[in-house]
Amino acid sequence: MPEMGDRRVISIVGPTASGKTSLGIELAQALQARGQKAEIINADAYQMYRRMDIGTAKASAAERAAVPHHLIDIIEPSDTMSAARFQKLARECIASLQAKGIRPILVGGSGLYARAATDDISFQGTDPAVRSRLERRAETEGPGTLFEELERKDPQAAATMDPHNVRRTIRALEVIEITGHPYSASLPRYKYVIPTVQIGLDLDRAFLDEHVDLRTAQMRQEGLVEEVRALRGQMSVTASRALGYEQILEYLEGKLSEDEAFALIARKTKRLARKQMGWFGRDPRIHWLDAMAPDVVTQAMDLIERADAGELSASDDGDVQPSVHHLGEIWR
RNA sequence: GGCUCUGUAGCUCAGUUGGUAGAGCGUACGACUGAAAAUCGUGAGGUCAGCGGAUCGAUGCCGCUCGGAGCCA
Repeated sequence: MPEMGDRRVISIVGPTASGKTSLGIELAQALQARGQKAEIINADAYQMYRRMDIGTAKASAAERAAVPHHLIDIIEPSDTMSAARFQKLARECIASLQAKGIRPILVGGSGLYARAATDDISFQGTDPAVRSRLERRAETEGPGTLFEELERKDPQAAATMDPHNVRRTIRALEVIEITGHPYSASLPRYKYVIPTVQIGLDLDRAFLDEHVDLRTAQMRQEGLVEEVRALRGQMSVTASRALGYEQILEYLEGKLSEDEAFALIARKTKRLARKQMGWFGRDPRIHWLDAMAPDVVTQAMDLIERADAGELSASDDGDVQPSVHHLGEIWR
């Protein structure tokens, strides 16, 4: 039996609708059966909002009763979450579970959040006043001027971003103004600061699209429209941009028909899934499993054992360079 | 049956006073360290419904055929 220190944090990643939630629960139960305590930490940006249940596909009450879930329902829809804020919460949560001898299982499809929890990433500060001033300037002067300013102040950062990407330009100028230092957009590195084993769920796209269609229909049936109607007017910019919520809000404002809104949700969810595959596919440390395999849980348990035994350290630890990883090659 | 309109990228549509075509969306690929389910970039894709005619040259003009829409009988 490995010591607690050898037990890596488990992080389940992959596209939406690939079955991350249930794999997390099944793993917790499988570990439990071996006498190891394990609990879930949510790493999904939108499941942290209370009362946004249906559209974010949160674990059911029964599932949450079976295995304790953390960082779900922790903020109001009027509040905003951010990668930096999540990083702090997640690390506190990981530390407190580990102190109690409980193994954390991170589950979530927000790539930046998953990395913020376990990787060597530190976010620089923010200042709402500085940011809103920059946002106003972007509107009055146009994004071009801001980008030119960035080129003057930090040519290196400017070189790595697109002049049309107003949001990132603003963020870079914000950091420069607050810290007085250049916004050195450092090359992406993959380095754990908390020993972790990442398990990715991959799914054939045809199946994935099918799952998304089914799940979208299910959300409609479960009353997503009513859920959004009840939250209308109290959602922050961040919350109201959530996939599913934004479209239903448009329907409630009369900009779309209900059918159009749900069709749009399904389409955008499929696109999101592809984007997630791209984001995760680049991380060479992720161990991919076929989400449809009947024995995924066994395969995942096997990976966890090997990781704990140090067999995967060569590829997972150290300063791993990003690489293009073609998911299709896994299945051949 | 007659008249009018119409057939251009997977979808919705621009366009060319005749010199082989564009947009939005979708799709594929990619970037991305305080909104990340966000923000942004690049590419692929069209014998311009079919056939024939006049023209140096047609997606554009003329004729016929086929497929839509509407109006009148």
